[in-house]
Amino acid sequence: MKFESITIKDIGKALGLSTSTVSRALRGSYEISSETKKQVLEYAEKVNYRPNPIALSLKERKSRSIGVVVCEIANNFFSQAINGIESIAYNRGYHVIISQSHESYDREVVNVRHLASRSVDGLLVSLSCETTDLTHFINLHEKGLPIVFFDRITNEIVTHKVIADNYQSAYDTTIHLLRNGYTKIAFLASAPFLSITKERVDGYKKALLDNGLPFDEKLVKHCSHGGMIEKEIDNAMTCLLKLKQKPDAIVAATDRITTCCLITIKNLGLSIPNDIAVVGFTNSNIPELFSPTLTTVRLPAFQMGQVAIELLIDLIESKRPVTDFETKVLQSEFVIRESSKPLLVKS
Amino acid sequence: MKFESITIKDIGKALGLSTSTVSRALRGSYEISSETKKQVLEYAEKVNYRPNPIALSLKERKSRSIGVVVCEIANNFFSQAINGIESIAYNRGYHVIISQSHESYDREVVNVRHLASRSVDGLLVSLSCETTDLTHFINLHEKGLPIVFFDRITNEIVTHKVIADNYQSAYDTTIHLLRNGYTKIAFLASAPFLSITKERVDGYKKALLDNGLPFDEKLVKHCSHGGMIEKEIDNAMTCLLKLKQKPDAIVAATDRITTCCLITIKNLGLSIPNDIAVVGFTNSNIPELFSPTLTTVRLPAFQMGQVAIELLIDLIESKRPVTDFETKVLQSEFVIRESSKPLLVKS
DNA sequence: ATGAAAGCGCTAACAT
DNA sequence: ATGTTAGCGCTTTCAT
Repeated sequence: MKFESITIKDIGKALGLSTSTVSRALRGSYEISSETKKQVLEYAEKVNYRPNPIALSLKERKSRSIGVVVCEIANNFFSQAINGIESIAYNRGYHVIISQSHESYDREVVNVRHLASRSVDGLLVSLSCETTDLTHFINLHEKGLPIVFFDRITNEIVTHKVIADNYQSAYDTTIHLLRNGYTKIAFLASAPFLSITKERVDGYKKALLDNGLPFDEKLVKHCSHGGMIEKEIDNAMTCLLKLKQKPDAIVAATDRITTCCLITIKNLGLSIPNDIAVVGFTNSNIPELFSPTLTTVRLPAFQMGQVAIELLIDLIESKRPVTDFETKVLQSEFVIRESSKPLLVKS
Repeated sequence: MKFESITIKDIGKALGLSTSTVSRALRGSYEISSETKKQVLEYAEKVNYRPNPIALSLKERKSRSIGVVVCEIANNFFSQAINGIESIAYNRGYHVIISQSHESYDREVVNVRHLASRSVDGLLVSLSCETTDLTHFINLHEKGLPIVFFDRITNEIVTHKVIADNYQSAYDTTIHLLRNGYTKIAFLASAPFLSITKERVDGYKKALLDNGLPFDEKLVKHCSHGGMIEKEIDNAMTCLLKLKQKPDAIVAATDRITTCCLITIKNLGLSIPNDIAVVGFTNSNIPELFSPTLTTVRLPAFQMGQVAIELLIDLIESKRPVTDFETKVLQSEFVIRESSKPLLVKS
């Protein structure tokens, strides 16, 4: 009733050879006569022999699989990044195991532990927004497990990293709004711990300063659950709109935050961009379908995934210990649409 | 340099016990003295012992992991379904391995093979739109691997299945359009092989017939790549709009098809619903943000995932062979918005 | 060129 | 109550 697959033992028995000979023949060892090799290979082909990867993992302590640690896949950015990861991993003979933290630190720890115990050969990580303690990664990393961070990275672990040009794109976004006449620009940011949050807020600040505008703390709101809880975005928005210095534009810093922000604005009956302009960091495929069409910063998600997995597999397959690490910064795509149209001078 | 984890052997050595005693103590066997048990448990805790799941898999031929086979995760329906799957699997102690076919039959076969060789304890499957030959599933199923199909199912394998009320919701959708005055309703369907396609087209047909309207084949277009290729949707749309009997409403049968359809309409400068009404099968979170807001059929994705994984785990853990299978049909949510507003009688 | 045997971590049938 | 041994499928010394 169980999955009795063909094993090298079966092949050995059938051919009157020992398991070790079969094993060696299968991997083309030079010490096996070409005759025997041919015989074994042909028979293996005939009975459709597949080596048992579990046995291999146990033996070799590796699995030709890599673990991906993200907050959630129901998010355009991450699902696109995963597609990039898979596109390369597949060709290089690796399998991808995806785990979701749902922005929970505890869940991230459990997932990482499980992946490690499953003998993944390496980890591709984008941190949860609750993660400040990196011990679960540090332990594995110190034991030699290759890790590459992407998007939400950390300084506490020295390894390859792949990010988008967060600082620059937030800077550009803000400049764009300023040029179009907006002066009270709010920033709806994700969790304060995240690298992406810091980088984006810094770019926003710098743009203001470069234009002689003060940085007003009240105009920056953080969503400490990374937008997983709609209420918090809603609250942040309400809070912003209640200010006496009401913002005339808003930059939404992630996918989730962008959509929630738009919904809140819609529910309040406000008009974009007349009442408030919006620019969103989002990898949505349909910013043109919004009304008005949405000005967006689109991260190079697919490409980030590809670059990250390339770096990781290189790390895994490197013969000598790697000490020279790099942080790749990839360019986002800034597309101007109607939601940030030049402010009409009210006469 | 490698991940020397603690093993039962280490514990045995440290405590002067044999591995079997340690093993038994760890799993609380009644034949071990409570003293020894306590000693072992405490030491294991102290050194943070974790059993090696790979060794367990090899030994027991199961892995407490289940494989999910879907076409893609960058799709609201599937990412929501996967969240439903995970929510249950996690609590019942199973891990979920996701694989994407990207609607390719070959890729599906490779993925299934890999999952099987990884000793997944069961499979949760939604077929690729190219799949007509089910041999890769039948082989495993006959060997006793539990499989549950969801959404895109097949009749060729007798097992549990979970689907949405596709027939009914397509029927309701069509009736709704008819009531609102639309009479030339086109149906933009997914690949012809898929169960969801047949069910939905049948519901659509029946609604027409029940209202004394003829079924016009020209008004049904199939996207044989399931919408993976935008061009094919675009072509189908163009084709429909060129008919002398131009449709006044369109039902888009999947997530991808819905968004592409809307984009095409937008690009052609047509107005919804005046030029053409639209109802979309989509699990998008933001149908209110479209302009006009989109009337949708939303599948109970999360719940479908939950029900499917429950059935699968029950199958896996069942002591006796299961022969009594069921096909659960869950209700979709039909939300009427602006894109299908009553047709204005042109005077 | 081939085989025998050990070992990866764990469990379980079989001693004692 | 505890230990010994074999075995899951595979690779890899170490013989021969």
